[in-house]
Amino acid sequence: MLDIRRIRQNPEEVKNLLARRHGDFPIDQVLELDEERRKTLNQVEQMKARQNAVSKEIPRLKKESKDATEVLKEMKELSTQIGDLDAKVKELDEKIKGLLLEIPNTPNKDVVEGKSDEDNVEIRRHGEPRKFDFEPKAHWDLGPDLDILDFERASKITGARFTMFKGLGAKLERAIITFMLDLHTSEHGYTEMLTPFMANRASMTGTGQLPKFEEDMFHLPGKDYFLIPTAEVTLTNIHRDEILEEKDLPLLYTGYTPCFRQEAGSAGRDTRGLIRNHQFDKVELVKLTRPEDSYDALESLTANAEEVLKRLNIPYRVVMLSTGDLGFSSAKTYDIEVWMPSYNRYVEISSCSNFEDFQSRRANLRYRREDNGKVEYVHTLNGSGLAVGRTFAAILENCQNEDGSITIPEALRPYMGGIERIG
RNA sequence: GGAGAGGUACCGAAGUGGUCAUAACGGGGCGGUCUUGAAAACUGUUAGGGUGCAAGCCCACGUGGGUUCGAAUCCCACCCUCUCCGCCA
Repeated sequence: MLDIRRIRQNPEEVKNLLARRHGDFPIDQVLELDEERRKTLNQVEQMKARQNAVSKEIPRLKKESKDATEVLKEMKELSTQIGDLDAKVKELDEKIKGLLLEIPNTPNKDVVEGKSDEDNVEIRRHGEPRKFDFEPKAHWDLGPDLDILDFERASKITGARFTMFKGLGAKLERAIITFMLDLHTSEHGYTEMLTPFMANRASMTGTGQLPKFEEDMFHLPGKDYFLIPTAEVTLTNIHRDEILEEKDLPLLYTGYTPCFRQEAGSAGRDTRGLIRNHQFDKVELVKLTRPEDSYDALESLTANAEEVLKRLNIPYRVVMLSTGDLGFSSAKTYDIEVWMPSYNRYVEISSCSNFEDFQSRRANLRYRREDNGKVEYVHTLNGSGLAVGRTFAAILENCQNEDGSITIPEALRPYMGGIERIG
């Protein structure tokens, strides 16, 4: 959520930055409503001041046995007027909040302007795509052939876009999760959290999934809970409605969760394999920082996620998203894309973003500065570290042998009971 | 799921229609006096939101409604915590 005061004070700056996203956003409407709100608020507050003052006099009048009929009559009218204006202010508040919640974050000035993902800018590459001297297979063939992935029975149990891991496949998925968590906790300084896999409406609004993207999520009938689409939701909302101490920042959290997504707009895309499922595993990285630290924190967070692929020895590249591809809540995002032989291109495996104060404002997540005692919003960041299913797929495809077996990356072998290959 | 109790500052807790929210009373944290040092004692402090240039004003007693001139206090709904019972991994 953008700061209403910032919009009020620098409307043109905000409009210009949002224009880089190529959308139409109701800034002028917000300004109009805000003007009216403040005008009405001023009126009603003056009336309340009088109401409070007179109310203090009433017990004295009664005590002195004076006639309070006239005063009470006047107060009755005043009370009605206050009620009406209060309702008006509330209505304006809700309208303004409703509009603000649907306006995306302003992109950071460094973010390149573009229309779509085609305008994303490659920042760096690591490793070289492997040259196969045989015809490599896709993971959706390798997995069932090795009897470690079962898509058909998963769809019988539940439906399309679900996967069942079997035997060494299940073990490999688990190994990847543990490997990532160990790396981030013991070498990168994150604290591991095992959070709920469902979150309420306030949490979903706090990180920006709601109100705009409700159809992307699974909602539980009866309870107003959502299956989390990412641990970003739970990890970022840990300190919602709290005031943290500056000395406790930055806070670094990591956690494994399954993630649940409707993929409503993705019909027909990536229908095979592990790339786009309704349920997938992910290890998430979240940082809460002081505003002045957040862009350095974005660089290190991205490096933390990259380190996973470096250790697995899988080629990847890092791109900066253009304004056309930038997520709703983000000010700046790096995607990490892993080389996927079946796609013959790099495929997103992590998205690392700085949300600045966009989420913390929604989530009311603040900290107190040590020097002046002022309370201000923290900056929030997150990134996948990494998407586990896609990592699984990348390992199968990049580490496959001509006979269809998979050589387990060395970094994972301790987690696989020393097994070096599958198949 | 059933029955009961409760949600007030950093923590405990008083307040049950106006004289109690700049929130009693304890405790904790931080600072000071005293002390060789510490303890004890005494003493100060402990900083949410909106609006406004400011003084100020308004809001904030779990959340949202209602009654009233006036609500922490009365009524309704919801959320959460605790105790007991039932069920259960």
